[in-house]
Amino acid sequence: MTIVEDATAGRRDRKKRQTRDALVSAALRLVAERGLDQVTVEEISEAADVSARTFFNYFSSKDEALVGDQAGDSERVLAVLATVPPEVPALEAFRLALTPMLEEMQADSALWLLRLKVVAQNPSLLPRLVAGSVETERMTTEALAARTGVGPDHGYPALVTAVTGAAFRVAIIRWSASGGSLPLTELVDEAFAAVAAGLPDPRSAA
Amino acid sequence: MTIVEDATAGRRDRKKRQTRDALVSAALRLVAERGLDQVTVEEISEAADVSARTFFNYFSSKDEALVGDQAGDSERVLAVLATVPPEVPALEAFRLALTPMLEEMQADSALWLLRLKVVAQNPSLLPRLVAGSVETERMTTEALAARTGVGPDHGYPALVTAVTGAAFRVAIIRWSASGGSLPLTELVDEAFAAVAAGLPDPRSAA
DNA sequence: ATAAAAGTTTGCAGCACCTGCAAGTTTCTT
DNA sequence: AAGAAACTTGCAGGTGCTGCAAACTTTTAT
Repeated sequence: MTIVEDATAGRRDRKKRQTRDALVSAALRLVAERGLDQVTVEEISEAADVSARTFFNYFSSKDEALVGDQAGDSERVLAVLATVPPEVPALEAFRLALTPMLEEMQADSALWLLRLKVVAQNPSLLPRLVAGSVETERMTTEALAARTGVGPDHGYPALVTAVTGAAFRVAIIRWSASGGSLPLTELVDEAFAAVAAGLPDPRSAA
Repeated sequence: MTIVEDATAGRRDRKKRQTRDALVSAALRLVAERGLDQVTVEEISEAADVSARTFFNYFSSKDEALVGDQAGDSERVLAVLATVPPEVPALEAFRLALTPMLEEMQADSALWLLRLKVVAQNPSLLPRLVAGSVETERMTTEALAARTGVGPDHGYPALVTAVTGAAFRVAIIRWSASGGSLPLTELVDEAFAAVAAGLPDPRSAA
């Protein structure tokens, strides 16, 4: 996936990206076919035509190749968050900060839908997927604390980030369940709106 | 921990509980001292005076001995949830359903605070801790869907359980950070109240 | 162009995690 | 007391993952 062949940088970096993509792709395909523990790292490496040792030069575990590290997301989210004026309510600021990431996911929807399908079929991966964003949560919590100017023992910033993450995850799972037919941003907006309204009983205003 | 020696059942079950407690206790103590990957299953078993093979008769992984399985919690939560009349708003119903579990945690606070400290010091355990409640979330989502009578493609039940879980987790982390000095139920109530109010900016009403 | 430098891949040795199986030991039942 | 049932243990073996050193490839400098 993402075989866009961006001609940036030299041959070395291009090859690295190719190898990485080949490993991710092979891992997802094989696990989708056979299930998580019916696939060995050896087989994945074989399918990507590299040695098993090389696999571990790219990923620290089999799971990581499947769920991705998405470490770079933190910075982008924080960067956008910094541009949102402080008068904007925290929830809305968060929704804006997540938008670029959502758009990228939708652009890579084939990869992401396969990834989410694999996670759905192998529940032990779900915590790993969540874990990937734990560092992002930590950093956004700090940023929010600074933004709102509350004390460090106040629970508000952590609560907002945790709840935001939860709403985000639910939207993504619904997106996956719909096979990508519903626009992701819409699902996220809906979830955020429900949270902002205090999660009222849907029977009151269906 | 929990060395209450309840004289229920026969000697066999008593010994099983003792062995299990000894393993959990040894695991938490050693990992708190040295760190997760500086402790082997062999050493934990040694400290509990059983063979390494026996360790795996009790826990399917090293992590499980540390975070606990808390599989039994699901049923209790669901049972309480079933007794709450349907007119009660979902968030409030959830708060009530979680109360027994909270009280038990506070009763076992020494164990839980150590466990949470170990998790905080070894972030790779966090996913495992979350994994324990993923099944509970799935089941409560179903129960909530039945309770509120919304369609299966509606996001509301999943959103409420996910957000509830997030609020719960934040409260627990604050509890742990306070060293158990703040009452857990109070922290949970505060978090739930904030969610029910739609997470308003705390500057508006500090 | 050539050589040195820097980065990447690979095999190998090795430890730790985890599982199935069969034999031995303890507890329960009658 | 004897047999059934449950628990513990050792052993063999596969897989995950890491460190190290040797080969190889790409980049940089001369």
